[in-house]
Amino acid sequence: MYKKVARREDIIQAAIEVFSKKDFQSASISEIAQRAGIANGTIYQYFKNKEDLFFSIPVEKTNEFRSQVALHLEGITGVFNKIRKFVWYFLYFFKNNPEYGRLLMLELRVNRSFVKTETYDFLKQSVRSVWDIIEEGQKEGVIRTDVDIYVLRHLVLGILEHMVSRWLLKDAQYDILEHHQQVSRILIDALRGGIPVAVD
Amino acid sequence: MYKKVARREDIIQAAIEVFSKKDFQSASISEIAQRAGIANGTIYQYFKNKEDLFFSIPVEKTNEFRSQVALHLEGITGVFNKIRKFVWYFLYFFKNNPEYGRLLMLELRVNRSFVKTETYDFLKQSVRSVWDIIEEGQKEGVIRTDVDIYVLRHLVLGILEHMVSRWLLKDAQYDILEHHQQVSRILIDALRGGIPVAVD
DNA sequence: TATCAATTATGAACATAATTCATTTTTATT
DNA sequence: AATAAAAATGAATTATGTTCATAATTGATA
Repeated sequence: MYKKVARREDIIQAAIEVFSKKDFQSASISEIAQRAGIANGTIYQYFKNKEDLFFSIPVEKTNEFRSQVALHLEGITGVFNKIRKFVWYFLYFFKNNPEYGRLLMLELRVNRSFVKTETYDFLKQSVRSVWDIIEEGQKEGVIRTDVDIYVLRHLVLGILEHMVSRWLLKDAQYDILEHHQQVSRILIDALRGGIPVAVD
Repeated sequence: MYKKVARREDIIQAAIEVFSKKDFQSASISEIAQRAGIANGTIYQYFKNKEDLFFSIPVEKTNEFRSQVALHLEGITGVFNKIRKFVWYFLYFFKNNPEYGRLLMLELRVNRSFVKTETYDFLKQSVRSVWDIIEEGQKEGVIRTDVDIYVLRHLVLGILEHMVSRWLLKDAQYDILEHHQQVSRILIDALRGGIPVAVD
């Protein structure tokens, strides 16, 4: 290896700055190159094309989200406590990473090419914890089994992603964490269904 | 008025056909013009630019959705029966209009410019019925009031939009209507909260 | 330190596609 | 048939992603 490949990071950093202000279409390669202090062509030494560069941006943050979710759930006992923590951390994370949120929620998550990438697989893994928690609850008998687990996952991720998306489209004007307890409350009621609260 | 303005409809029709196969970026004005049997420049007599044309596509369908939701809810008594019907019709509509779904769910709904258009206002109005139903339920005392109504709306629209989006990204391979009863069930449990079922 | 080859960077040239606008064609009215 | 308003045209312009032949840089070697 000759020169350090820190150059690749420079380009991604410049791309983050440009893409967080403009969307995929209006962000230009020239602007990214200029901000990175390199020539246009150099970008194509490191990335196949504009989309490849675009898709490379969220890799790091996605890994951060994934490991942090696991860390925050560590040591917590009780399925519903885990749900509460997941809800809180999900909203907390996007509150603190709105640029990543914009990229992920408003562009990548609905992009047919992106959902085929490895990064998206990583994302699914992190969100897999929701599945695990629900399964655990069903085994313990505290989460309903009369509803398909896919539907329950749609419920949890649906409200969270919807909240974050709408919040971002309203320019993150209000505090998205404000109602996290209410969100947990209704989700738990939905997941529990008719099962009464255990009194041990 | 000289010539009929049905020409505008021709362009929109051609645009629908092209945009349902390709996304905003890869659909070209030339292809739309060709399919409409006109010259490129003519499109700009009717639309400000490519985005304006793109945003004009969903107007008709959005109005159809709006009026049909109202029609389907007509005459139904009981807040939870209305919820069930809304859930069913929402999924039913997108099952039968996947191209519109792709446009709306995967492109427009997350587009910052689109959410400022009049068409989006129309859409919000149709979805406003969710708000009305919840409010009605709260007044009747069958829907919880310990949770912000915005959060309850996020819950309902969140799961529905999430289901439709993921279904479309999976190329509409399975039957999205299959679980509509389960969806209604968990939503009702969530909306009711601790309030017991009325026995009248 | 000079040389050299592998690596990396360059930016003008190219390709594609949106948009403009001076001109032409069509339409309705007299 | 003459006329003017309206509509359509498509070549020219503009904008931008991508390529590639050439130049510059780097680190090993003598």
